[in-house]
Amino acid sequence: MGRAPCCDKANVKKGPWSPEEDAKLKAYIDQFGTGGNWIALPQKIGLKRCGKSCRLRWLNYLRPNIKHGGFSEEEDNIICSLYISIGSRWSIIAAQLPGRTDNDIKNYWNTRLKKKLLGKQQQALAARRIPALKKDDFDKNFNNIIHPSSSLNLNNYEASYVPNLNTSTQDHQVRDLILKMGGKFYYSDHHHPPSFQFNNPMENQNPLVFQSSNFGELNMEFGVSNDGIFHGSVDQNSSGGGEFGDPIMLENFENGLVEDFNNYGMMPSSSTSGESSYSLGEISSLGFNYSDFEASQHQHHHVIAPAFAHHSSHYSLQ
DNA sequence: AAAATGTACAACCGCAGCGAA
DNA sequence: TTTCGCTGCGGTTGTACATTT
Repeated sequence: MGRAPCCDKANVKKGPWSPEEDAKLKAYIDQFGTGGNWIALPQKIGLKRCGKSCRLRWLNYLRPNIKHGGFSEEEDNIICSLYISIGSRWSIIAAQLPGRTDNDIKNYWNTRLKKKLLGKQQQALAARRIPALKKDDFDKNFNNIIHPSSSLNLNNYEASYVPNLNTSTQDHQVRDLILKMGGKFYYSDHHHPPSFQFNNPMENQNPLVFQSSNFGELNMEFGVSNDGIFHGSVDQNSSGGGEFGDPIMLENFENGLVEDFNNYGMMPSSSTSGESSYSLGEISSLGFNYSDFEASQHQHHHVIAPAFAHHSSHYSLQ
């Protein structure tokens, strides 16, 4: 026996909403709220609609302070950075963009932003005389971030300098991805800082750093700079402290840490081998107030932190 | 001018997770 | 502890409109 339908499909209208339906739904919710029950709501107000349809219409269109279209360059960069780091978790990405809905961002990414980024990458590749990526390859590159178990064939995309990473498979895969995207690594340290600057979606001028860690081993950082190009770096000295599962504390990022901690971040927990999990929470001056939001992603270690270890050595993509 | 193809975006569907019973 | 129903999420589809052939 299958699952019972959420509403009487035969008696329910589908397709675009009319202005009258919108007005009915909005007037009711403005006055009485949703009552915590979307399924019962359409009957209460005499709408021949499924409760889920009402919910969607409200959240994506009728709800106050919704922005539609006209994504700014800054919003583009936030979406790109977050997509590269956490993949298609549209609701989490939307939470970083006030007034934007997950549906809007998802549509925007699929129809426009992905192509825009692809265009920039192709330009970067052409400038370096590296064979252009096919669209499928581009999609696979993103998928490899999300599914690090899949493999990359790098034979045609070797850059002039390839750092030898003595660390996890994940780091190798990220390195390989950067190469395939047309990236080129170079060495820098705090006397010779990278010439590019990451574009931090959270705080101007402070790079959003995705660290693939074990702390105490080699860290890898990557993001989208303010020219829209994907960058990566390798932190040889691993100046960050702490252990897996630790709250993100001031002292963990004392070098180059921004003052304002009112950001969101993710912290991997569990052991350095085998299964790991994420915590998502608010970074504050008291530490990292986290709550588990996802468990058991095998060997997929990212930390998003509003910090950049200026004192460490870097192999950075340019 | 009309058909074919592409684009943008609203809306739908199935599923997982969660809480209440 | 199990079951059930609701919610939220993300992949996908449907469709109106735009552009190209």
